[in-house]
Amino acid sequence: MSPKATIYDIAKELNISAATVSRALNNNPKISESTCKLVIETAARMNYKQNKLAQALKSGKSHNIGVIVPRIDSNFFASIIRGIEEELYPHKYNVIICQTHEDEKREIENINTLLNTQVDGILMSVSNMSSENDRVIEKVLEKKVPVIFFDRKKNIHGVSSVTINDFGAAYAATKHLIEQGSSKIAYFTGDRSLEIYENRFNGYKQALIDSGLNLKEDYVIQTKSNVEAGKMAVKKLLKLKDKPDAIFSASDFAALGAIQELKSQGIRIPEDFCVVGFGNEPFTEFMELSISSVDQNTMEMGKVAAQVFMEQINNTDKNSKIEKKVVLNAELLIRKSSSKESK
Amino acid sequence: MSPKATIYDIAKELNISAATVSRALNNNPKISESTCKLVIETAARMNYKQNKLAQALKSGKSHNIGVIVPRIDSNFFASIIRGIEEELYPHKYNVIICQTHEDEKREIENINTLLNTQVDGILMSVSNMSSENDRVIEKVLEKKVPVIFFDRKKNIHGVSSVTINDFGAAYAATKHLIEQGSSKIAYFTGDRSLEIYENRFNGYKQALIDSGLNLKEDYVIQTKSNVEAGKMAVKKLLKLKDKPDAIFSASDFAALGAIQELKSQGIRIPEDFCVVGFGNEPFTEFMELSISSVDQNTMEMGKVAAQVFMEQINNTDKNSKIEKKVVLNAELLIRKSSSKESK
DNA sequence: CTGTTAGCGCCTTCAC
DNA sequence: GTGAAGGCGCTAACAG
Repeated sequence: MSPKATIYDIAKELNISAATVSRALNNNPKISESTCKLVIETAARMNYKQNKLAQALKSGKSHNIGVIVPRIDSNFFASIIRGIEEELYPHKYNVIICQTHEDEKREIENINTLLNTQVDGILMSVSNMSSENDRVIEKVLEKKVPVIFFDRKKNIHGVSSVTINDFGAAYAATKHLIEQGSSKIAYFTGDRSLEIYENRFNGYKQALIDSGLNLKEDYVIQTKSNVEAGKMAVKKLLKLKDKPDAIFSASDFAALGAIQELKSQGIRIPEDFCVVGFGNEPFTEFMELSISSVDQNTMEMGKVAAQVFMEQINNTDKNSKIEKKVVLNAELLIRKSSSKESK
Repeated sequence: MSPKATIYDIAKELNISAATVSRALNNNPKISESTCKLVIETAARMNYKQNKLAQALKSGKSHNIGVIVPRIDSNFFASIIRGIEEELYPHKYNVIICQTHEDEKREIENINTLLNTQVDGILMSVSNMSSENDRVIEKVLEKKVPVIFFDRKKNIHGVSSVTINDFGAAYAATKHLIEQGSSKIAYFTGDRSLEIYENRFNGYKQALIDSGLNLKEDYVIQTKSNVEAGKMAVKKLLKLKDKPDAIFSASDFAALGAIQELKSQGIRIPEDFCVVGFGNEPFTEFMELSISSVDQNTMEMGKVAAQVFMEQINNTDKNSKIEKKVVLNAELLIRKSSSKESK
């Protein structure tokens, strides 16, 4: 039993041609049932495995797709990837994972590597807004390899995207805080050159306006998405003359940091101060003081991104370019950190 | 500019042969500097990308590896995968992700798919102990495709593994509880047909024995790794005549459930009851009552698994089979849920 | 129904 | 230094 049997080995074994073996293995109806059965048995006996590399080379379809994310070890991206993998599994697509670590060079490298690997499509959450990266993506499209953005997207002609309704979710979160009686609501944002953060900011702003509240520049703080950053930001806020009475944070981690710092300064939550995060990280639910947050519908985002990809490659009409913009709903989950009534 | 340029396109453009183009692109020293430069420039201009499929078919190395895990959206597996990806990135290996969802059939399918895809190696955390799956893995080895287990392993001849010192960690955790004054320590286990859980159980048992304590069958409860299961298990324990005064849980999630249930029954932690989990899930650190846990050194586990894989494929000596068993250290992190002094 | 042939894109002897 | 030819494993067109 040679390490790797090919259809030729099977053909020789049975004194038939390789083409017949190939056909039998692919259930070609023109093959007699007897030879078909014989081939399949022999293949199993010889531990034959079809070489998809050869098949891919021949057909031009590798049945691999590439997924590019900033990092995989975050609940957010991991569950999107789970969604993608599960959706694509029945279609026999493999998922190749790449991490950028938010590095623009790495993002370009990843795209090129995936192209070399002949992936049939690229699903990505962009790390970088540079226009050089735009050009690289445009080159991908020239090669007729579909690109689909999820969550962090750019506006590039011909690229579909799947996102959540960041504006609406931020609007709802802010409104909720206002309804809880808060009127001085601070906002923690991520890098606003990314659409998601810009949209969340706009939702926040609009909710204030619609409630007759003013946007205070001092209340808007850019933070990294980690606990320490949340603490720092609260320290800044509490130094203001006119201190806020609530925070809407675009990051759950920063929200957690904020809560820890507020508590350590003796401020009671939610009685004196309400906090809402974003992302529905597992810990927000697990805390004794559970944290209100926005669920980003991650599994669904992954699944839909995969579905859009499938539509794209099944679109045989080469003239009509599909460019789909799916916006999923994101649900505000109200928990203890912002529920005055229940307490 | 055609969708996908090949070396033939470049050759035609420059009126040279494809072989020369190939050599130039691969920095073959025999090529004159001028043509080399010319080729590289033209390739860039034509947006040429080397087709790794063809290269792989020719060379027999795909530069892809497969990673099989029960699920990817758990902090544990996601960060192992991160480690693997980062370690392999400089070596130009791509990572293909497969999920089994603990399903034995799925595990076999995944292995076969990866084999079809011609991966150069398979890194996996086993989902199933059935001997049918053993045979499938043995067939992989026959094809000279290295297999490496991480965390959940089996003993199969020729398969290397990377695990943590589950016995030692469980021993340390149990000892720690005893030192805190607990003498009636319950244990939540996972499926003991998996080595990791068996080893943790043995560590627990040995620590009891070494401290002159008896193992009580009633105190050992098999739980799923989720919050609800932890609550259920505590309910069972509190119905016993001789109630325990501490829990060592092989799952952080079950530990969390246990804590929630204990608190709701008015039992004070850590004063009346200590709890230690396993896994160092992010939330264990974030809780107001932070949960003691064992850090499983996940990133490192991934990196080392990748390193072992690299060693394996670089081992040209076909006679000597490498079979490496790496056991990493796992650190007990003592937090509030089991620190009587500090409270 | 089955065999023959050619080619997917690349690399690698073997020539010159 | 460079070109020509063959083959990695598979499939599809064309014969028969």
